[in-house]
Amino acid sequence: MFKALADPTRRALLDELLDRDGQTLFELCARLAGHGFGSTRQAVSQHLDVLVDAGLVSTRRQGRYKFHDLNTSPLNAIVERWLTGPGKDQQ
Amino acid sequence: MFKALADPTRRALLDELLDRDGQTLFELCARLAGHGFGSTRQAVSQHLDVLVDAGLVSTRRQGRYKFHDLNTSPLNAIVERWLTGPGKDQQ
DNA sequence: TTGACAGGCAAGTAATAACTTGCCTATGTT
DNA sequence: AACATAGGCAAGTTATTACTTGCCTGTCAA
Repeated sequence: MFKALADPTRRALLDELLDRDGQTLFELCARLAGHGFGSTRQAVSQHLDVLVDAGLVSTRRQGRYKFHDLNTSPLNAIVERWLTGPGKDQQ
Repeated sequence: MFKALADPTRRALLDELLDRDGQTLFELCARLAGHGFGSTRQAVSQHLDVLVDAGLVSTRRQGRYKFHDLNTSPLNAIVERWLTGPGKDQQ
């Protein structure tokens, strides 16, 4: 999951999905391009695979469309490990 | 900063510093080795450099020792970006 | 049923990151 | 002064990651 966050294009993808869930690969490509992260469809597809493997994005197929949704819950592991974990004051 | 978190050895270093601040390079090497992250001193030193560049670790020199301290505040950027940011319910 | 659109697969290349190696400097001890 | 300890520098190698290229499959509309 940490490796998934290491790439700026993938972080931009999370930003786009935070803005609007349920986007397709082509929509995300277009929006990345509009935000200065020009990448080919294949590159974006591979980035999405990494995000799915990390549990940060989930997908649902519908006809010929595949919609992508953001799932931020794995990020809580970061908070619990170093921000609110043992040895730290709970908020 | 995200790239700094991408490596397991660096995450282990953060864990060690969370457990006890103010450790030297050699202490950290010994403790990593004890936790199954055997790395040479040079490798650990380079990892610490990355963590310092990311703002996650600060250092202070004292004689021939260089102490390392954890600084988790950059991690709040993750929380604010995807967990409590705009478009998300503030807790 | 043909064609356009959405997406997938896989091999190859390019770029980056992690690690090693060998030697160097500074501080403190005996 | 001599030596051990703590750390630094930099070039080279290996390993990993990101990206490209070319072609393939599935869905839907005319």
